[in-house]
Amino acid sequence: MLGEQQYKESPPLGIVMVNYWLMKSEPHVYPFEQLIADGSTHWDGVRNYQARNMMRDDMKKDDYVLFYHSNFKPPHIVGIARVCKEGYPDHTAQDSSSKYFDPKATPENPRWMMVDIEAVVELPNIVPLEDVRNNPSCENMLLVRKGQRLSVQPVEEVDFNEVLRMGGFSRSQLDEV
DNA sequence: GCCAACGTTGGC
DNA sequence: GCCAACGTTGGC
Repeated sequence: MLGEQQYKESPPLGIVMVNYWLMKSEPHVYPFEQLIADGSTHWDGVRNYQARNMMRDDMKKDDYVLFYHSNFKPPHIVGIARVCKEGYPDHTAQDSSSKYFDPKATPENPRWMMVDIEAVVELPNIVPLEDVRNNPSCENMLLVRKGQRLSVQPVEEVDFNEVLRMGGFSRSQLDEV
């Protein structure tokens, strides 16, 4: 099961559980700059069941998100976002004028879900996919696994911190944002 | 623009 | 429940 990074039992008292994710967006559709301008946005249009399940079940408020620009040269991680609203129905599935319309979605069974995310910080330097791929400590990231296409994917904390470091930022700086 | 690697659909 | 055909993702 993807996203298996939570404690199996209750976390120790005083520890706030935060999970880490990576979300892909095509910059010509919705760039990170736009998220900064908007402050927050709903992540509509995901039409993949694995990704939906993670948004519905696993993504929690205050989880951190690596914001990834796909279909761009070079593909890269550009900034950090944070979940600010947990899973709820993606209304675009029931909007016949939307390109994300799904005739099988109904109010009783909305079928597709989304979360809201807010911009946290733009990395001082983008982190190209190739750099992640060439970093041996990142070899377990789903992002660099062959055939992996999920637009929402879980990230281990060590990998999240390493990507921040590669981007000229640090985890301790992030905690102060 | 190509195409590998998936995921989904629908006939049987 | 199988699987061929088709559609999509996304790096290259």
